[in-house]
Amino acid sequence: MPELPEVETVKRALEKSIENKRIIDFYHGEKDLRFPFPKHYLKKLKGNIILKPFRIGKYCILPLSNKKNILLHLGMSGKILILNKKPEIGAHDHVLITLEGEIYILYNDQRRFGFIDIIDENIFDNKFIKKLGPEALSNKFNGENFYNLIQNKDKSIKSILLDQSIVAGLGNIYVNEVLFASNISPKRKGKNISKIKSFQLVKNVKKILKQAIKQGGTTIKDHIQPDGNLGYFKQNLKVYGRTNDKCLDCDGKIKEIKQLGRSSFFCGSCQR
DNA sequence: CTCAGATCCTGTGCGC
DNA sequence: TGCGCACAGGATCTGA
Repeated sequence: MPELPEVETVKRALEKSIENKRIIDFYHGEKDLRFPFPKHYLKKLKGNIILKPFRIGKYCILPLSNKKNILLHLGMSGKILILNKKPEIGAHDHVLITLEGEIYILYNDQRRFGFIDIIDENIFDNKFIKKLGPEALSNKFNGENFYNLIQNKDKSIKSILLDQSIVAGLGNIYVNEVLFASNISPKRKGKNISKIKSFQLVKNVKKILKQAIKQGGTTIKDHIQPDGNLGYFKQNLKVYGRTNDKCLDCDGKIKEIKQLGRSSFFCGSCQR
């Protein structure tokens, strides 16, 4: 499900309702998520206060008063719900954190590609965080650096943009949208993208991600904001999921192809 | 090293 | 209506 705008939406919701709240209970279900949860931490979590949540790429981090961090990744189908009443645990509800003041954070993940972990070390030394490239919305991700980086890449720009070690935060929806906005074919190889195009591309990444954050992300199917609302960027999608529909910029049709086993949507005449 | 493909898991929706 | 296959906002591992 979730790319940067969806995780940012989750982070903002958590910030608003759980910052500085004490953990009363931490439940983890029997089934493992992407990794087994370190169960020995369960007792140590109680009594801690959750400090200010933050986001790195598609990861959300909840720092605790005991210097540990809760690291959260939503995978494909993970959802966070913030509730004011203790929920019944359903089939795909894997984690429930009870906070003081009748606040419940529920983690639901049908496919279990996501995970929740407890990080002892400095978060930036963590193996997942360490391998991430620059934040898509930070100044470290800029036209100059990006252009230099992709000059020797013999693979498609689609797969480059999906690679979190090159730029952190993009996923399949926004890569498709960004490439359309930049008039670049998803098949074009990195080394065949001009400097001017590289700069445009970076600019569009930031623009589209920011717009999507404003709208609470994109709900295709699974994504839901922690307050239960949908994400409304879907109405702005110009190519994703629009196979055979008319291109919004010309008379062409939107094509769908597979790259790395994932769907790419593009206009063959606008995007080269 | 670099790249494409298979893989993890579950539910849904489509074509036959 | 029923069955099987393809597909889904991700990331990692394998092997060429």
